[in-house]
Amino acid sequence: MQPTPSRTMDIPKEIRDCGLRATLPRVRVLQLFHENPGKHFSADDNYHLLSNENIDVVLATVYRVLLQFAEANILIRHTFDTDRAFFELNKGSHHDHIICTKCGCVEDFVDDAIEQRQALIAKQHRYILQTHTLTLYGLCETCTQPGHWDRVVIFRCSVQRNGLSKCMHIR
Amino acid sequence: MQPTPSRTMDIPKEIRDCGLRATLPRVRVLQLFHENPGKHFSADDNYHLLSNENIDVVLATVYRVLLQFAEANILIRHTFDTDRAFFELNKGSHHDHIICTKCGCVEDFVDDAIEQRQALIAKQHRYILQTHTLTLYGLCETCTQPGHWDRVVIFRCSVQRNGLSKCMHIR
DNA sequence: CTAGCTGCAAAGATTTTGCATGCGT
DNA sequence: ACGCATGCAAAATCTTTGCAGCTAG
Repeated sequence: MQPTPSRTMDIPKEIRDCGLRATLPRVRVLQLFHENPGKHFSADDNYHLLSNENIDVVLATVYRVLLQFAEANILIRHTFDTDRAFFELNKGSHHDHIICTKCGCVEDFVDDAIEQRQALIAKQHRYILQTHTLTLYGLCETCTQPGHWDRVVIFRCSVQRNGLSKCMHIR
Repeated sequence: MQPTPSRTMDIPKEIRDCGLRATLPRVRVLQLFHENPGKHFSADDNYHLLSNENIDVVLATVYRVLLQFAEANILIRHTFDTDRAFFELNKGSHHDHIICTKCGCVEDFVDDAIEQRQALIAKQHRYILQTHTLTLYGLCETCTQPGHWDRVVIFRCSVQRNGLSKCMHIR
């Protein structure tokens, strides 16, 4: 269910272990996530990051690879109420997210009290709980200090109707 | 910020009150939501429901109207981790959702303990909290009883990659 | 009357798919 | 060598937009 927590990261092995061939596109995509711990990348992000490294991979392949990795539980897919999908490395332990609506940075958090209340609510509604999504939106410490805004470099960001930035990561 | 809580629902007035003209498409769309309290409809749902009533409205108009209503806070927009947007009537009070991954039915809930913990977490991370989304996914009481599954009539439902039904409402 | 709204058609954005070729095992 | 995977191109899906004509106030 969760990826092997090996300290020497053998990416081809990790891919083969879930029944997939260790091809270049798959290795490089997974490598990107390992090289950027905690980051959330869209298909397009992956595509451009790989292009910047002069790796010839086609967008359709990136989509296929991300989907397979998500099905294999190597990656986790999120939407964050935007119109695109973002993926992050599945570190095995569940967590929720707090996102800055200005700079788009994402932090993880876990709160046992909330987890327990959720279980209780599901029981009260007579549901068998399978999963949940909890995302807090607000302004991060940096973005609440006006003078510091110009120090933040957005990797790529376009604000959409619902007020969220379309791209969730910064350099 | 929140719609007028009048018992005699004057839909044209509600529309005019937010600075929009009470046109037929707008009146009928808003009526749909009032006639189906608690339901979550996509643009396409609205379009088909209106078509069934022999009301000639074009999909582009439905999209425009839903967007305007969401901006006016008459409706609330959700994504529910799918690839479409769903809208529900804004009853003024915040709530979260619990969704059945089998039949797609949606129930609302509020939990003060969770709300308070969220405020605390935001403070700990030094965020100014603006909003949040919490959605629980599981199997509803009906769907956990195999023999009862055939009694449930899905309005329209197609399961997608992430295991969620694309359409969130049942008849 | 006139600004705002709709229908229509086209385009934009994201994601998926069919098929021939290429590559991992 | 076999069969899965990729590239390429096209399509599918959801959503937005430009523009001309219509309509609510």
